[in-house]
Amino acid sequence: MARQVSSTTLAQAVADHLRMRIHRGDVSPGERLPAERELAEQLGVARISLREAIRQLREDGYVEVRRGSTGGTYVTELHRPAEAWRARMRAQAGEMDDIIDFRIALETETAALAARRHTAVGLAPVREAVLALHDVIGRTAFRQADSRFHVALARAAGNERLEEAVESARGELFSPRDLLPFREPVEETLRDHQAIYEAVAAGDAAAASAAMRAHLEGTRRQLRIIVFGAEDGADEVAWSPV
Amino acid sequence: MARQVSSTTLAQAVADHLRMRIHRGDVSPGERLPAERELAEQLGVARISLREAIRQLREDGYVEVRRGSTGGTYVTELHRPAEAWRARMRAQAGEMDDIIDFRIALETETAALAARRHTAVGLAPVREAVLALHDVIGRTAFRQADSRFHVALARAAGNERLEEAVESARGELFSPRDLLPFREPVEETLRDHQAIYEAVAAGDAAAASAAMRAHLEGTRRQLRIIVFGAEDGADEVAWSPV
DNA sequence: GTGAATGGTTCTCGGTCCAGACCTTGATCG
DNA sequence: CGATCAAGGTCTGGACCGAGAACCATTCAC
Repeated sequence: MARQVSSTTLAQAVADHLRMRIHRGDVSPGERLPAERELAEQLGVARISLREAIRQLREDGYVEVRRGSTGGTYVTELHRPAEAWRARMRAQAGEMDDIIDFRIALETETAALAARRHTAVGLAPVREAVLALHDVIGRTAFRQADSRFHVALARAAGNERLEEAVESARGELFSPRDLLPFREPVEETLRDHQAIYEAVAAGDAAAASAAMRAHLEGTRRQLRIIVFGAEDGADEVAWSPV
Repeated sequence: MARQVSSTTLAQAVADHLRMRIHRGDVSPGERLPAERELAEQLGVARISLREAIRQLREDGYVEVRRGSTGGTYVTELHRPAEAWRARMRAQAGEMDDIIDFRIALETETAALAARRHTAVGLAPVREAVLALHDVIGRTAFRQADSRFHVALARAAGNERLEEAVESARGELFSPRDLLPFREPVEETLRDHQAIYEAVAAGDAAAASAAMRAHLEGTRRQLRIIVFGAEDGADEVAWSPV
C-alpha cells in the first residue's frame, strides 16, 4: 500500500527515448542527430526540453555537441557508456540474467505468434533483415540489421504490447557487443536469425519459439563473456524448450 | 524517427495507480481508501495531486466520496467501469486477445522460472494463495485470492521486470468477472491454480508453463463469453504447448 | 569577409506541484 | 442539545517546469 508514485519530467522522457535509440543502434557512433529545432519538432517537445535531455546524454558520454555550420549533436564512440553498463552488470550480478529472461519471455512467444499469424506481407521486413545481415560491413550495419530483425518480427506478431515491450527490453542491453572480436557474433547471429525466420515462415510455432530461445541463450553467453570475461556456468542452459 | 514523446502529470500517474489497484482487486467494492492526507503521504505526493486523481476516478465511476466523520473515499460496485471496459473490448476486437497473449508470454515463462528456481520459502505465499481459494466466500475474496496467486508466483520467479510487467498486464483486465455466474470460474480457477502450483513445486518447468498457458486460455474463454456473450472460435486454442 | 547553419541564452506566460492554513459536513458522545 | 472530532473541501503563496519566441555566439563554406 505504500509504493511511491512519481511522474516523469518531459526532459527525462526525451533523454530516455534518445538513449534507448542509441542503445538499440538506431543511431550509431559518429552519426549526427537532427538539428535541435528540427528534432524538437519531430518529437513534439519544446527545444528547451530537448536541450535539457541532450545535456544529460552529454554528461553520460553518449553525445558530443559542436557549434558552427557543420555543428550539431554527434553520437560518441560510446566507450564510456559501454564501460558504465558493464560495471553496472558486474556489480548487480543477477540483472543481466533478469533482462535476458525477460526478453526470452517476450520474444519466444513473439516468434510463436508470428509463426501462427504469418502472412507474406508481414514477413517481408523480417526476411529483408535476415538478408541484410549477410551483406553486413562493420559494427554499425551489424547492430542495425540485428535490431531490424527483432523489431520486424515483433511487428509481424501483430501485438502492440509485445512490440513495445520487446523494443524497451532491447534498449536495456546493446552496445557492449562492440567490445567483442567481430567475426563470431555475426556468423552466429546470422545462423540463428535464419533458423528463426525459416520456422516462422513455415508456420511452425514450436520451432520458432525454440529457435528464438536458443538465440537468446547464445546472446546470454556472449554477454557473459563480455561482462565477466569468462564462460562460467554456461552449461545450465541445457534445459529443454518449454 | 518521428514518434511523439510525452510526460505524465503526477495526478494522472496516481489515478492510473489507484485504478490498477482496483482492477486487480487489491481494494474491493465497498472498501474505503485511506484518508486523503494519509494516502497522499503513503504515495509520496501532495494532497492536491491525490485529490485531482480521485476526481478522475469519481468521474469514471470507480469511487464515491462522502464527508463527515465516517466519510472518506469508497470504492463503488464498479458497474459502470465494468460496462465501459466491456464496451471497449467489444469495440476494439483484437485488444482483449492481445492482452491475453501478452499475459501468456509473461506468465508462462514466469511459471517456468519459478519451477526452476523454486525454494520452499519462495513458494510459501503461492501455496497460501492456492489454499485461500478453497475457503473463498464471495467475489471480493475470490478476486483477491486469484490476484495473490499470480503476484506471488511472479515474485517466486525472482525477476523484478517480469513481476512488474505481470502486475501491470493484470491491471488491464479485471473486474468483469463479477458479471459472470459465480460457481464455475471458482472451481475452474481452483483446479488450474492447483495444477500450476504442483508443477512448480515439483520443479517441472515445462509442465508449469503448459499449465499456466492452459489456465490463461481458460481465462480467455471466460472473457470471451463475458464480452461477446457466446463461445465463438473457442477451438483455435488447441495448438500444443511450445 | 559574408552568409548560412548551428548551438547557446534569455524572457514571458501558463500550468503543475507542494506546503500549510482554514472552512464545512456529519456521526457520536457527554 | 451542543461540543467534539474526523473526514473531505477550499484557498493562498511560492518554487519549478514546459512552450514558444526572440535574440546572441560560433563555426565553416564560399
